[in-house]
Amino acid sequence: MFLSFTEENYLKAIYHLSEDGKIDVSTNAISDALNTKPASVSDMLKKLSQKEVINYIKYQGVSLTPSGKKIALQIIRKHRLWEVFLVEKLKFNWDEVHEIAEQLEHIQSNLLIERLDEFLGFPPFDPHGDPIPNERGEMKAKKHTPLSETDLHNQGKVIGLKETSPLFLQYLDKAGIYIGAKIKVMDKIEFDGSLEILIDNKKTILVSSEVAKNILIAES
Amino acid sequence: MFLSFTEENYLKAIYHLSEDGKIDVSTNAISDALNTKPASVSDMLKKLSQKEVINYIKYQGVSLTPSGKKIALQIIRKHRLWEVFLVEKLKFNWDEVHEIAEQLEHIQSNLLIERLDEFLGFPPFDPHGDPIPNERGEMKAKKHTPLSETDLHNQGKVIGLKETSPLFLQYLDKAGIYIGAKIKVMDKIEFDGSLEILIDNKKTILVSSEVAKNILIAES
DNA sequence: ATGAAAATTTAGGTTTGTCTAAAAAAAAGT
DNA sequence: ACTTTTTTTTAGACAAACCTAAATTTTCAT
Ligand SMILES: [Mn+2]
Ligand SMILES: [Mn+2]
Ligand SMILES: [Mn+2]
Ligand SMILES: [Mn+2]
Repeated sequence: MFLSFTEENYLKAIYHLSEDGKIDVSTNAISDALNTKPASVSDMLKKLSQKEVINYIKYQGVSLTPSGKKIALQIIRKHRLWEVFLVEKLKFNWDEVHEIAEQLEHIQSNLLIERLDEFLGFPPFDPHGDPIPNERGEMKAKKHTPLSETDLHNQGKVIGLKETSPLFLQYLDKAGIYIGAKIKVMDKIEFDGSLEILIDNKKTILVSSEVAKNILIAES
Repeated sequence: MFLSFTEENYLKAIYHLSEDGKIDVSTNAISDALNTKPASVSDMLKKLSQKEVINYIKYQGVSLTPSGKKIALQIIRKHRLWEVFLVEKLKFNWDEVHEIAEQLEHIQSNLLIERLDEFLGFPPFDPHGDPIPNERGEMKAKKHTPLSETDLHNQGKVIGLKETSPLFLQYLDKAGIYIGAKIKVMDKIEFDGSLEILIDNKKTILVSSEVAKNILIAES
């Protein structure tokens, strides 16, 4: 099935919006995510419904059909593989790759993606710790807890992020936090929820609760 | 200046059509090259003229302005660098890369192209022997003669091709002809212009005049 | 339960890039 | 020189993806 760039972006947005448990995604949520007006979203939902990639009942929100989900996961696979390429091979910083991957994810060629995957050594995760789906749309799900909810004095490892905006990534660089870093919560400040953390048994810093919510930890 | 994919493709087509000496390119030639109707081309020429990337006088053909030429060369640079990437890094065959490069050439990011160029070791030529322009649009021009016009018994090297369609490239693979191959013309058949050639001092084959016209040789 | 607020859809338009059919200009043939 | 043919442009339409403004439906608060 051929879908335009725009249609692909709608499917991807719907997928991401339903990631955190929501079954039905709202028109407004989609228009926010894509920077379009709700009226435009309504138009497009009608079209995507026709193509049977979404389940859509007027006024009642939208969800992906199995075939829509498969397409969304293919696009996410391409996005994340290109991000790995940019960081691992072209020496981009992790905060510089998303915009370019937004373009590269729409390149059409199954062989290209297979070969790229192989060239990169079949990476299971992208530079931000997000899992890369395989050709069938399956991916490793890791058990994770937000840093804000881990117990005092427990040692954990950074395995992912909830936010991946350039500003947040640049902050993490500065703080010395990266995917794989060892983190131990030394103290919780009850007043504002900020945390004193020890990074790699070397450096102690203070992070706000907002920051801590967006860092995902695998406890060990 | 921002140009759409479509506008970029028009500029590239105009550039390629004026490569073999022609000063002015015709509406019909462009419509042929892009598989659109002449009426559509007329529309677009008006728009590109407005943007001052082409010189256009009604009924009198079209040429690129300096700024249009610079843009065209940037796109060709990207196209050819991606072709090198696909062949050198992802192990594509030279007849498989053009279509994918047609998509990749429109990815917008100066940094990406700089880094890709560096990653590939600043290649001066693409897999088909075509020169890769640098950031300023300059490229190596090699003296070349069509194989059909080289002298008997002169040793030469394949440095490029006039045709790069998959079918022609596959034929060359089968014949054992590649960029860099040594070729000596052993005999010319006057009747139909076909040639008996010795490849790499190993194998002698017969090639038609049509084939010989499309192989470019550097005499040595 | 009912009126106000919020969310969503419809109606009617715009822009981009395409098309067909018709008109106009240029080139070619005699 | 004057037809005829070819090339090119214009006129009018259409699909995709967006918009604003207005209508409709749902949700929320009293
Ligand atoms: Mn990304
Ligand atoms: Mn990512
Ligand atoms: Mn090519
Ligand atoms: Mn090429």
